[in-house]
Amino acid sequence: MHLPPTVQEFVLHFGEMGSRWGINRTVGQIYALLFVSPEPLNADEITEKLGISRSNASMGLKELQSWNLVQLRHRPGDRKDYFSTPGDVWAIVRVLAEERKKREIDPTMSVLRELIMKPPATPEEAHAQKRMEEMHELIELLTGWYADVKRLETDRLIQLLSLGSKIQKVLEIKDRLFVVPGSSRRDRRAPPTT
Amino acid sequence: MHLPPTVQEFVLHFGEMGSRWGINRTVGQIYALLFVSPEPLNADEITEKLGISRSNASMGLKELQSWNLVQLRHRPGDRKDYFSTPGDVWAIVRVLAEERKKREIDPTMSVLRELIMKPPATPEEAHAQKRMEEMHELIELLTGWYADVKRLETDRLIQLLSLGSKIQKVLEIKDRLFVVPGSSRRDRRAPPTT
DNA sequence: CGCCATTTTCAGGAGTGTCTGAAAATTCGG
DNA sequence: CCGAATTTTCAGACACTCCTGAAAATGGCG
Repeated sequence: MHLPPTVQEFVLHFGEMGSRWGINRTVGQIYALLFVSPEPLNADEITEKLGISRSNASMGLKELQSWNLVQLRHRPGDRKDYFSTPGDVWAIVRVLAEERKKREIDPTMSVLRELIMKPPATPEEAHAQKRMEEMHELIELLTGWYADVKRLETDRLIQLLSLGSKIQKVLEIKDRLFVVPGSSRRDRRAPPTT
Repeated sequence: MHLPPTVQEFVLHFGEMGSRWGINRTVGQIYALLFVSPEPLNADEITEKLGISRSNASMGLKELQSWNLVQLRHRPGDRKDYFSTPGDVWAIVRVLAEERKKREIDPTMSVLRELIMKPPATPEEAHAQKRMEEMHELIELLTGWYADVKRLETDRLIQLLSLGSKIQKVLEIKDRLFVVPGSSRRDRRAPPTT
């Protein structure tokens, strides 16, 4: 592995981290390398820099493409494929979130929906289904929020995130403005549309 | 595996999903089983219901305990350990988020901080460090937001999530109410198009 | 203290996933 | 369409993780 020390450590760390997710080490390393690279790299360069086999690089890149985490580039007069990560880090976050949702959340939701429908055969099963329903509802709330938020422009998104705990204050203000006098219970659903 | 069909499918699905994370199949199954169980279960019951070895169950439970995902219970006059998941699904989300952060984010942040400090030896390395800094900053924004939000009571949290993108509107209202003309960076952004 | 119930540890076999080199497939310029 | 450059596929070697049964440790209770 022939890399500047900083880059090397970064790459190795991502290799490690990768394997804590479902991603394998090589894929993590390739991604990290591309992320810090000033120029797009081709498969041979990756092979050489990471000290892995050509075929391993090829498979890793295929995997990254299936995750939409790398972009394929071409240089004029060069037949090689060059790869790079999106320059905008926020774009990366969006891609990652979307892909993980697609692979981890969506299938689970579909299983849950299906199982909740079935008529329970025993009280025990009925209880199990109730718990699944709770889980379903919770995930739906989270993904609903995500679906809304992901549509925000990056600027607004950053603004929202920076707000952090001040969100409390904002919500309180909103309550004071919109709460129907006399109703002690807070309305959890949408606020009155302006 | 002797389980009602609904429960069985749920358990199997979580086993699958588990292995897409870093978690192994058995751990996922045990967790799923406890989640839908009306009563806490002991290791022998788990062994029997999932058709796995006693020792495997023990290891899985140890793993889940290290994730703070199961609670240890005791029955009067029974020396066995009984296990259950937190009854409140939101508590589970909180635990999961916290643990994943501790295991996946925090170490990365510490590596990033360290690497960013080092003086670059080449322009290439300097560029790499700049990218690491971008990543660091982004993660800091996200974790900062998380740190704030996790302190909200569940009710408030749900309220916030339900709000979804309507948060936009609330922010606009806040702007209108509190902006000191000329002093805010934010009001450069497009005013509400409503 | 000794016994029994229970949990934990651990070595090794089984099973999966990863990585490689060689060979096949693809692509494109000439 | 030929041939060189490049990418992809794939069988098998290797490594790693998971799972089990057996044995050891733990922890109360008489």
